Amino acid sequence: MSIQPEQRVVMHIDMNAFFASVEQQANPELRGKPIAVVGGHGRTVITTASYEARKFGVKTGMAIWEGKRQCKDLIIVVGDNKKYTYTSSRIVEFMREYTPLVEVFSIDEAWLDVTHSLGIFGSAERIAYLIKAQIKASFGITCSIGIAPNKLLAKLASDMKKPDGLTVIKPEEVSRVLEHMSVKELCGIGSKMDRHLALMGIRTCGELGRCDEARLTRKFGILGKVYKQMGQGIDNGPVTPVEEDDEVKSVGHSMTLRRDVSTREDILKYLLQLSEMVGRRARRYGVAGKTISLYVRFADYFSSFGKQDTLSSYINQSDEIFKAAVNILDTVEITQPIRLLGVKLSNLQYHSQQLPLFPDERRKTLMVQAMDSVNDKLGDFTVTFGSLLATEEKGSHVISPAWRPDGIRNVNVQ
DNA sequence: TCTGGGGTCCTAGGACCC
DNA sequence: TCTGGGGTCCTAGGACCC
Repeated sequence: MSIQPEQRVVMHIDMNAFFASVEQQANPELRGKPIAVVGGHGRTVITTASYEARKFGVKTGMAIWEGKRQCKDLIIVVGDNKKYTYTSSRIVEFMREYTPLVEVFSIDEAWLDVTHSLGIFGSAERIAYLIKAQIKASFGITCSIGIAPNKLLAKLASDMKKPDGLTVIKPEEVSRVLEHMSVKELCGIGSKMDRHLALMGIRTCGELGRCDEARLTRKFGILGKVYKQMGQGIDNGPVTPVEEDDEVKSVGHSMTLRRDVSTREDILKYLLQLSEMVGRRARRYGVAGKTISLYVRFADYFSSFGKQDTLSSYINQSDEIFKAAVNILDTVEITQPIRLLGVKLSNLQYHSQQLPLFPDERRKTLMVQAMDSVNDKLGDFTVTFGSLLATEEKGSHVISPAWRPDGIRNVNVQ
């Protein structure tokens, strides 16, 4: 027996070419031109291309040279994370004027459950128009909005018309819309699953939804049932406001190095830097973790490994994270130059900011707090460990749409 | 100078305990 | 010397999302 959930009205809002649009607004000379927003240094990829650039085939994920090959007049803009997080936070504020049920999915996407707002604002379409107008008036940028009975379908709908789209999928239209839709359009089915399903003769959502459930569960386990439901357009997942979902599960940083490194000295320098970035963010969130992971990608790009270690106590100070990362490094043999290094802290616990009792530890905690507050005010790595002062690149400058705006992920520390 | 960086969730298998 | 089963914690790796 199953209980039918009440009919909901869910909206998905997707900012169009978000980073590129913000840059074009900030600098009128970029408007109407093909631009690509990238991270910091040479070994990076295009994060967002403007619609003018997309016409030439410039896509997210392309290397800069590839983008320029597609479009010789492509303007490369180094991204500015602060601009995007500020704009994003303001836009989320707009959304919250229409419903408290706003689930921020990434810096440029959110779901709204407007079921109980219809009485006040008239209709979901009207809310969509109001939000579009507000964003356009304040920031000069556009978004695509999908309206449907659940998150899965709302996201599908927002994807159907870009830029500046508004697509509604009514409950009675669901099966018609899904019948010939490729399974790859569903959020949760990526290229691997698409291939697996194709081998089973399943290409459209209609086919997936009609597939024998036992056949799917034999192949995909517990997920088989979920896939069948997705094919039918069923998704009972609630729109969960961030306030109720602010538990961080891991904190990590990784970076592709400017040049491949081989010497232990160079490796340690980067590990210290990454450990400091991870530690600072963990302390800012008020968490400590007892599992440390080290990730290494070699110069050939394809070979890599990850190794983790679980300690007996929770840590969040940079030097302790560094020590744990080096311990892992010492258990492996590095036989090739290294292209990318990553450090992650997981198995987290909320951590009281209480000062330790012992004078030495107490002094150290106070010093770390003082360093953190200077860096918060004056920028990352203003004060840091002596051995980091000589490194050329400090901190990651690569920005990504998956970054949550500061303040979106609220962490309340008692 | 070919291919970034932030996450989440799931699975399979091993160690260890009762 | 051999048999078992449940539970928890851990590691490694893959798929997916932006």
